[in-house]
Amino acid sequence: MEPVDPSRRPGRPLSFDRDAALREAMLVFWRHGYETSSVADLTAAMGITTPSLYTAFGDKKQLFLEAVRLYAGDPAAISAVVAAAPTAHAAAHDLLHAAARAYTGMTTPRGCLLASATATGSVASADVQRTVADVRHNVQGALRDRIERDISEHVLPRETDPEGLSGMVMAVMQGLSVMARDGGDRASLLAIVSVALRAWPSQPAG
Amino acid sequence: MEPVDPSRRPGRPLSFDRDAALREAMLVFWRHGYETSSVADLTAAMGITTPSLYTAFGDKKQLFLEAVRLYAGDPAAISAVVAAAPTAHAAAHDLLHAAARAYTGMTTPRGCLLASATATGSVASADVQRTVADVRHNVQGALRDRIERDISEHVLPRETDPEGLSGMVMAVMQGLSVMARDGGDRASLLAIVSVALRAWPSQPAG
DNA sequence: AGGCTTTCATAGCGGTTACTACGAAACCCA
DNA sequence: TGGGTTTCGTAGTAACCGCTATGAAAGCCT
Repeated sequence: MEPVDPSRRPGRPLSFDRDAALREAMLVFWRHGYETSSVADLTAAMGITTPSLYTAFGDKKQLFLEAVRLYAGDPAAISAVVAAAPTAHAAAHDLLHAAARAYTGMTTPRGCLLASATATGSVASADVQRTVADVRHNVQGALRDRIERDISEHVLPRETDPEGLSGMVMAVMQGLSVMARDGGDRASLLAIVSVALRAWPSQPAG
Repeated sequence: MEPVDPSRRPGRPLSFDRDAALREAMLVFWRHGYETSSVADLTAAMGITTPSLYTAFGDKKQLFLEAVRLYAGDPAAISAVVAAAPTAHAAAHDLLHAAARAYTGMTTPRGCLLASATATGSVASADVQRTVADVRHNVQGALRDRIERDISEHVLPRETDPEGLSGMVMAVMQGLSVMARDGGDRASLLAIVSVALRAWPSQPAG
């Protein structure tokens, strides 16, 4: 079976950089949210016309889902990074620090695309909200698994609550997005992370 | 000066219960957000026609701001409750428990109206977002002041970071709203609160 | 009763929404 | 060079957006 070269398929080729356009669309969704970003906003930022958007990406919903994948990366990769961390504490530390930095980037909008884009929800976008929620559940699941491993390996005390502890980290992550949107700078977000990590159970004696 | 009885002013009286209609509008905003709630959605839930909404509430933005006041209550009252708490820890505990309960009520939408309604933001609603952010800043300011008082009264250690600690509580509060929207039940939210409060500095010896 | 004021229901305003029909243009292949 | 396939720009679709003009109706006043 010859692999098909997608750059050599019949018909008139795309006249724009699809990846670059997708990245611009991601930034629009990041800044304005899903339902509050109009197709006109998107095409203006992407530098293309409306029919070009629809032929290249399907429709607004599929474009958003592609933007989410570009933003969040491969779900399996996230889980792998968390699982490979030396300790659950290190994983939580890295997750929160990365969030604090990502939410206060100089060249990107404030806050988290996932949190900003779908906090508001009409019934028509329920499936979009579920997709975004799945990304969060995936991260929390990986962290919870890592915590449970630390418990079984006696790195964390036996009475540690994996669900509550991983949930607290996720809650702080989501909260950081709101703080960043409200104008919080990177230093204040990192201070919050520092305080939150003090809730981590100390390893048992022995 | 005779106080004017507002129920006895000239002209045809309102044919509906203004407070009840406002409460229904609040629930719509709570569930669907500010920009994603249409005037048609609102009038349907309020049981009134479009002109009645505009004569009674001004426009959609003013209606939302009234709904925010109904939801959040008097800003000064919140500050007073936090200030009157026996300790800053008690204030944080009460705030987080109240949030966990409010976000998972059986007769109200999931999550926090303030967090849900304005997380997404077009440029046209920037002032609405600022108003909502002010409510959050008010709560955090009250909590930060209470923490500083505990420090000066040697209830909290001298090295406590009031900004970071109050910010962590606020971040968890906002995060709880996202967790509730994603389907988290009251018990799991309270477990997160319990874990987060373990980050509270222990009182210094003596 | 008559005048004044305000809200009522009907209907519709201009503008924006996501999305698409249409014909021309640009590529590959034979 | 001509056929097949796909994207291009232009233009426009029906539906919805927040909001309002209009005249009738309902209240208080003298």
